[in-house]
Amino acid sequence: MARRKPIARRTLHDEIVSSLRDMITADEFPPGSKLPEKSLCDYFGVSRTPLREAFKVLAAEGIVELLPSRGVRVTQQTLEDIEEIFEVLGVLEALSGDLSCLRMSDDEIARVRELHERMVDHFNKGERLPYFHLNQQIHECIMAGAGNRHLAEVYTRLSGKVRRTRYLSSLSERRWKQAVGEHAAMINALENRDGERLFRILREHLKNKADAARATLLAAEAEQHETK
Amino acid sequence: MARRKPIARRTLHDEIVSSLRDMITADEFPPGSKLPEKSLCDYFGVSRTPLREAFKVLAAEGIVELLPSRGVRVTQQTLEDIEEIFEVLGVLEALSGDLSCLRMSDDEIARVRELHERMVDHFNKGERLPYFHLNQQIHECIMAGAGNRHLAEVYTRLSGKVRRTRYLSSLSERRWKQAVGEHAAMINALENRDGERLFRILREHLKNKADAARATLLAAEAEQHETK
DNA sequence: GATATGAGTATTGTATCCAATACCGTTTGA
DNA sequence: TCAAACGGTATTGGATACAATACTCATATC
Repeated sequence: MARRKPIARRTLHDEIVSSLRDMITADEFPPGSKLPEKSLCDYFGVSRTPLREAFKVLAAEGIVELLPSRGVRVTQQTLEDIEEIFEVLGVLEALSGDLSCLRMSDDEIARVRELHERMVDHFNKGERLPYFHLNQQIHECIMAGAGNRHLAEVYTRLSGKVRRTRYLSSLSERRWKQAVGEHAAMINALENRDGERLFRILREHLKNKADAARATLLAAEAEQHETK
Repeated sequence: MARRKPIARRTLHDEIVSSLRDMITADEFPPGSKLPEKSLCDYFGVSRTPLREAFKVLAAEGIVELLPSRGVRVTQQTLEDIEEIFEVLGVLEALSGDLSCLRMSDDEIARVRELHERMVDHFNKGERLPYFHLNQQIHECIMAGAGNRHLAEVYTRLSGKVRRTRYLSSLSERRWKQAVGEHAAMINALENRDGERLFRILREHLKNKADAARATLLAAEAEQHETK
């Protein structure tokens, strides 16, 4: 009898890693805050061992930092970090587009087109949140269509670090309109399987996203200073 | 008094992570082999706790995989993995070139030129190992010159996964000559600060490296079949 | 003879324990 | 009044102990 390969059972620290990751991106632990071992042990109902192993994993992912003998805290992304990460995300998404032009089936491309149409619909109605989610979905589709797991993994890890910023940053009307235009061009290039063009469009697209994110962050910082 | 920021003391599991990483890339534990907890505890003279934490970190980096209740083994890269990784490395190096054209000082560029000259020298004399190392150094210089820590980190992690393959694969005379030509073009683009061109050259360069690696791997596989 | 079964052993996952370090409030001396 | 020193407490790093799971090899059954 053929044996199933993925025995993949989950261990405690695995569960904890996922939970903590979610809690951190959900802002339950804001950047810079400490993660107290004891209370988290109580919260999860486990001993310190698996929890500490989870910390090591999250630290390796760059989500938290370990201060020897002084605990664990959520990493604080500086403006420079955000800019750097977006630079890298740019080429990663660009690559995903390039590869998708080679590897996606016509059906898959049609599906992306469909998502796009729905997204434009939301844009016309001025519905920001549904727009945002469809936008995400489109990029995920293209990333998946590239058929490169290592690319997808690296992308997920990096984009996780700026997810919070992305949620916070809302577009200006002008930028929003521009973004929709870029998306139209993307779909076009994809349907023509023009990888080189899609590559350029996506890189540019991400550069613009980075600008938007930077603007939001600067505004938020300014506000903070004012409050103080 | 101003306090120093980087308190960065090293913990046991940190040391172990570095050691294990080196041991694995040095092929002391070939891909697919198991990492026995007990003997490694004896070897390092530590208890299981820090060793297991180190395992979790290495697993997060993708260097080993954890089989629940069945131990830890060095991840086996398939041919597909290698190809995927090289695809990603291609755009990462390309980006580093692009950014270096913007951000490197003239002095730094001159230093790269110098390394290049020495490398060509070794090529002319047919000295493969020194050539190999200078080659590495040049790419590292450009990666550093990009001034993007997140890029550098992602790159290091991914390239670590194919380091072994790179070591194993030795170039054909023809490919070697071609590589030197590509390197000359790279230096040229860098000195002219033509980021766009350097981007394309580096991506192409990595594509060719991937081809070379693939050829070696296929040859090695064929040989293995023969022996069997 | 080959496959299945099960006891014994080894190895792993988690919990607990001890030691070392950092944190905090108080006291004491200038 | 302020700052440095001190002692107690909390928290962390590492070692050990216990429990659960998987592996091994011998025996039994067909």
